[in-house]
Amino acid sequence: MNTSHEKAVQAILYGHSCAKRLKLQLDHPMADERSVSNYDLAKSIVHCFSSAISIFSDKPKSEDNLFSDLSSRDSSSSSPPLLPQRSHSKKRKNNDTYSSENWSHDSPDPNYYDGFLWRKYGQKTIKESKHQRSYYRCSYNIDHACGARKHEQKIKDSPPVYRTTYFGHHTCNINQNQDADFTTIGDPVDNLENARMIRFGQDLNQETSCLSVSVKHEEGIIKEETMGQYRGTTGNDKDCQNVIKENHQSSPSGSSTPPSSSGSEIDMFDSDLLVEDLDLWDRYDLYDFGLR
DNA sequence: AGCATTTGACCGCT
DNA sequence: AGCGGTCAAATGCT
Repeated sequence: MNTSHEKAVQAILYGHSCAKRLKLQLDHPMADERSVSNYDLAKSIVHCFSSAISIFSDKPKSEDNLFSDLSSRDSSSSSPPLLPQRSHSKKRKNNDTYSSENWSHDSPDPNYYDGFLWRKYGQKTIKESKHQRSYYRCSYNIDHACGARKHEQKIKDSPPVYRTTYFGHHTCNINQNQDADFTTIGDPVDNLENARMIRFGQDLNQETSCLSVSVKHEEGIIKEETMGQYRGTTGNDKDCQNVIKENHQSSPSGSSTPPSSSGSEIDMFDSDLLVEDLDLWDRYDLYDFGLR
C-alpha cells in the first residue's frame, strides 16, 4: 500500500525532476526545440509541491474524507424554525453547497491569491483548535449575487499551513486572472472536467479537485510572473500576452502528456521517476503536467 | 467619506 | 446546551 508519505515523496521527487529539467533548459535554451516549455515545467513544479503540501497537511480524518465534516451538514434536516424569524435572518444557510460543492486547499501563505476577491465577514474561535477561523464571501456577493464563500484556518504552525475551504459556486463570472490567452481559473468545480491533474488513489475524487484547484490557482501566479518578465520589453499586458502566446505556439508542448523522450537530457528527465518508478506511478490514475 | 475588517450577538443545527 | 455560521454595528484604514 502506498502511504500518503510515499505519495508526497513521489510528488516532490517529480517536482525535483522537473526543476532539473527547467535548469537545463535555462542553461541551454535551444537545446531541444521539441522540449516542453519553461512555463509548463514551472507549472509542473508548482503542481508537485502543491500536491505534496496537500498530502502532508491532511490529517488522517481528512484522508478518509476531506469533506466529511461538511457533507454531514446537508439538506436532510430541514425542520421549520420554532422561533419567529428576524427581519434580517442570521439563519445558517442549509443548502446543497455544504454537501458536495466544497473543497479544500492548503497553502503556506495565508494571503494566498486564488484569483478571486473576497470580503471577510466573520471570525470565530473553533473548539479544540488554537487558531481562529476566518470567514470570507465573494466581494461580488451583492453586486452579482455571488454565493461563493470560503473559510480559512491555520492548521499547522511549523511550517505554517493554512487550509482554505471553499463553498458554493462563483456566479459573478469575474475572475481577476482572466484573459484570453491563459486558462482561466474560473470556478474550479465547474471546470473540473477541463482540469489536468495528478490523482492519488482511486477513491479520492474530492482530493483530486483540491489538487487541481491548487494548480489552476497557481497557474495564475505563474502567469502573472511570466507576464512580469515580458512587461519590461513590451510595455503592456496585451503585448505581453501576444509574446507569450507566440512562445507557447513555438513550443510543441501543446500536448497534455509528459514530454516524450528523445534526446539524452529528456531521457534523463523522463527516466528520473516515470520509468524507474513506474510501478509507483501506476498507482496514480494518471499523471499529467502538461498544458491544456 | 467610503470601504474593509473586527467583534459581539444572534440563530440554526446537532 | 454547545458549537459553528452569519449578521451588522463599531472600528480602523486609506
